[in-house]
Amino acid sequence: MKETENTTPSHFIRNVIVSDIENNKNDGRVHTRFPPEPNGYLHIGHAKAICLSYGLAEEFKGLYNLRFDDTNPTKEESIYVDKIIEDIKWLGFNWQERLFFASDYFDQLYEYAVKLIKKGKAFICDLSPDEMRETRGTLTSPGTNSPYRNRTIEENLDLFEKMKAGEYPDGTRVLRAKIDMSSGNMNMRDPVMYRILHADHHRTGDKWCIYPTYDFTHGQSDSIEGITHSLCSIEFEDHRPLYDWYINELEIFHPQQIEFGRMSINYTVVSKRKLIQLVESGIVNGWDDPRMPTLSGMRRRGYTPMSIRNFLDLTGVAKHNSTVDFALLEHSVREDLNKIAPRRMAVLNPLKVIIDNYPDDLVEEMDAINNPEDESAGTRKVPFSKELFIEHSDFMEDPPKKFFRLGPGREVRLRYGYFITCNEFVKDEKSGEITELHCTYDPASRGGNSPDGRKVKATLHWVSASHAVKAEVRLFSHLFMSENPEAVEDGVDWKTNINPESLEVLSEAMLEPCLKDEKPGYKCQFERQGYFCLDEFDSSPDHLVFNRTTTLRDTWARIQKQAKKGK
RNA sequence: UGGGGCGUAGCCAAGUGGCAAGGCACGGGGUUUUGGUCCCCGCAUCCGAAGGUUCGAGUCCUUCCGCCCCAGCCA
Repeated sequence: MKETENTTPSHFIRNVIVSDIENNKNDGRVHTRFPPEPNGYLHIGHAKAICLSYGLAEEFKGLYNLRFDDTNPTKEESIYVDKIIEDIKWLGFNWQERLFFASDYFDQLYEYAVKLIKKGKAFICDLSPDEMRETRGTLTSPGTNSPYRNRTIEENLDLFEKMKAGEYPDGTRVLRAKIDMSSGNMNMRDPVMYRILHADHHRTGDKWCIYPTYDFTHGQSDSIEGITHSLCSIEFEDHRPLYDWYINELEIFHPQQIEFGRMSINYTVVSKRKLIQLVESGIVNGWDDPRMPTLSGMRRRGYTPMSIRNFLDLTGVAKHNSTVDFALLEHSVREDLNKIAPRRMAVLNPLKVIIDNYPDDLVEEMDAINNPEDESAGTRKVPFSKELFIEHSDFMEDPPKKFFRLGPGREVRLRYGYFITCNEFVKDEKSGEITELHCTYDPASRGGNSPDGRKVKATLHWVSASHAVKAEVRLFSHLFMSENPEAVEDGVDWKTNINPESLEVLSEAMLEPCLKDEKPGYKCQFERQGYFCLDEFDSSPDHLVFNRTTTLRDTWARIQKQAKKGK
């Protein structure tokens, strides 16, 4: 924590706040907000915005609000409100009683609109959407004034009233601000403030049939709430002049908007539009699929709030959009989980081992350390017996030099168990697969120590066959095969980059027995393999389902990779 | 040919005229009953490019190049 503060001293937004406080702007108040639209789940990009706005408020002893910007009833649902609240709470933030909805301000916003009409700064326009587009001009040429631009204030007031009363069908009229059709900033070309939408709203029901646009809502909502620093992403930078225009014409409190660059991560997509497509096409199993970069998905996969917040600290804040390496995210979870996750032994792909010289009916309880990084985690007993399972990948019939594990005639240590030597192996003639190992153990090496000081090059994890608990284990890898899935040639669907092997299900995993009573959400390290988490939804006492959060750093895998490249 | 923004290592990112922090990744070594953790070492003569100002420029000026956003009655 301290380290990250040292290495990332500050950023331009914090600097602005510090100087505002020094200058006693807003009486030194700091009040931020996070303004999601309830039309989807929160993802890691939103988490950045949340941690920034809320984190800064906490840092400067200020306040923060949660406000849903729910101005489009055709796209928003209350289920998303619930999920968003759940996810932000999980991240560790508490906005106390300051939960708001832009829809709470619909009456006020209507009055603001009337005020602008009365000032001659807004008018009712009867142009169709197509006509409006045609008269808006292009990026390089100015637009032309609407023929309705010079209606009288009285007529505008009357028409707006009738729009509100439901006298016109959808799309027939809008209320527009009267600004400048020749502005280089497209947002200033007489933007729409209100549109007719005969749709039920998730909170206001059928009270309204006209709804304010986001641009006519957002800035004023911040103003109403007394927000001092309105942080938002960079694409809204050229909306700021519009927000300022509304605020100034309305003569209301002026929050300061500051924009920051959006963050994405390689090998995934972080755009609500694309995440929705993944969900609706069935490519993933819902918004909370552990492969999704949503907070719900990451929680289900086993990420901790701490790991996400540290990750966001490490990535920093800047004005340009960035694509952060997935490896940094993995580093952040490992860093957290290494400290807090208990160690357990689990064999993912079991290979039967029979200790020929071990007594048939003997079961020994071996002492195992729960977490070498945390002495207070204590120890536990693990049963050892004649028949065990080890990892299939821990044996090779004809091992290369750098392979330290079991092979014919080799000796290794079973963690907290004994030294064993492999004498023979059984092979399925047809498949060529190794099915069983016969070994002998050294009774003097109990617990894994060698009394004569002899060394072995490897320590393997194992579980006693008759005591093991069977489980399903889900291994996840990148959802996409390419670093930047969105970068596709024209006409090519970005979804062609999907990694068909992003989910691997192992149904025969064998776990050490103490794991059978753990609750959903339980996290631990399977020694030598990675960090795992009991699935929130699919796991039950008689059918355990573990999700792999991430692997351990794997030097052996790297050596193999290098060897392959060398060839 | 409009407006706005941004370019420091493979990825993030400090730096605010005094001689290129840090993290991740990568490579090498040590410790180790996890090929984990931990610990050491290495990794930009150079800051998108070219000119200029200055004793001195990533920081200031000029020009150029590249990338992102904007033509929803979406947010």
